[in-house]
Amino acid sequence: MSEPEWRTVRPVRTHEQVLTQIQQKILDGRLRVGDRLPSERELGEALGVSRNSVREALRVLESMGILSAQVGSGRDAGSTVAGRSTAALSNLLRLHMALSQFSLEDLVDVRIELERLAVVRAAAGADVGDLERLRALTRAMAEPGMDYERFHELDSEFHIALTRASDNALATDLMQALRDAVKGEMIAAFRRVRDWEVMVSTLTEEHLAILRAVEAGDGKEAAELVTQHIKGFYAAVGDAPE
Amino acid sequence: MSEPEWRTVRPVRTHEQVLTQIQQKILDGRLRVGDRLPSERELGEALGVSRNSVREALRVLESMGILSAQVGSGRDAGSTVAGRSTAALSNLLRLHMALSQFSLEDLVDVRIELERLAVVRAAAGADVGDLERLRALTRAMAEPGMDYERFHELDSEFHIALTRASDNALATDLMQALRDAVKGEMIAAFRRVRDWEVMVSTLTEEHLAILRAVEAGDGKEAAELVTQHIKGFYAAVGDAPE
DNA sequence: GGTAGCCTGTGGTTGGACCATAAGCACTGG
DNA sequence: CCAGTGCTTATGGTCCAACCACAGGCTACC
Repeated sequence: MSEPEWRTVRPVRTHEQVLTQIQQKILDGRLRVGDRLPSERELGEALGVSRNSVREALRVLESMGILSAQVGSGRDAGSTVAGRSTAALSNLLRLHMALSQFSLEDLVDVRIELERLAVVRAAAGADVGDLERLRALTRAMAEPGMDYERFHELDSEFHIALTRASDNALATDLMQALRDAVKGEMIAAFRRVRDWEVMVSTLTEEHLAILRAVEAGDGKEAAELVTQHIKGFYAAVGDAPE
Repeated sequence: MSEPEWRTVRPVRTHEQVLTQIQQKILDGRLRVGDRLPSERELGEALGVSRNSVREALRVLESMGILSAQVGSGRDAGSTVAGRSTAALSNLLRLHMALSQFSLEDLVDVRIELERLAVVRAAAGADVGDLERLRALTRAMAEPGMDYERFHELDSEFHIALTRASDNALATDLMQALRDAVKGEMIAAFRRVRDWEVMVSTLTEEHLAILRAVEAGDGKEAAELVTQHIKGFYAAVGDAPE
């Protein structure tokens, strides 16, 4: 009979255990959007843990967009489970990009696939409001004297709206996060363009063509157009998209 | 001369300012992977802030996989900038799924697109090691007496390896996160399968076919196969993929 | 020369204190 | 009677001081 295999114990930090318990409640569905958590002091007492440890766990969840905290007293005070936060995802991707986890090229490839998915779905039947929004955006982009910042904003909105029209929340959030994460690079790329006016009108024309294909219900054509649109842009702004 | 417009002041929390400063250093490239931060005490003093506030910021960054902390003294002690953490992304997606931000259907659609991208890229030229790994996984899956948990693990590894063969780090991490996020649902789906043995052999056969297409350099065929593979599975386990 | 034990710097944790906020409540003056 | 004003209370936000466990380096002893 041999020595029983010793497993090295890993230190389990208190705030991580708090985090785990809260996360588990969310995963189990015992905590839903809108629910209110006990106060930091109560939670600490209930878990037999200091308020600081509780706070560290709550701050983490807050940074993930899972919780939101309000001071004061009454119904709305305290930590509540909050949904809808693309910001956390964007932030995460942006930081990981800065740490060179992902290359711009990787990101463009993923983006193309997401947009192809989006336009195919959108062409199959998009909401009227979404289409109207897309039309309004193309009109706005056609206005003269567009500066880099403003154009990027409209361009992003167009592509995000395109994804939203596909009725896929995950794809929409990912697209938003991706656009957000590369905002700086995009604007820098705009500056490198020789003839800005021409670029703006070219891109806007392509947007219009994509939109027309979607409205016509031609998903295949829209997918091709959107692919060329994105690839063409990156080819134009830098053969070496560093 | 009218009243100057009053702008409501937003409370700026200390730990958020700490967070912002560190993030900015990362985004500016002033902090890179492997760099070591000042100790919590020093950082607090340098920022004119309590150690608690510093800790809350550091814990948040740690939860995002950006930092890692080691106790003790010497070179390796303290907080260092760490790259490579898919766990944070998975966790974020899983929690948001639990809060019904994303439906399983959305996720499957995104997954299909990512895998199509992956196999096309992989077919165009995959690393020999990646292909060998994929072959090994198909062999492992063909072994008799596969239980749900084990099969899911191998299945996930196969699809992640497929993505890795495409040499797109973002797509790989997203795939890992997506698989991770739906692990529970997947195993539950496996349990619903009437003839498990048949399902295993069917899926494994399909894996082999996909792998063969990739090895043959036929990206288009591989993309079709992988799409059918995924759609087929979800159609089989539940007409209503709740 | 090796090693046991001390020293020091690190994150981990706790408890207590104080602040600003915001909601509810009671009192007060018209 | 009632409007307004302050008090009370519960909350998150912040800070401080202390202690612990850990890990590496150093030193003095054998």
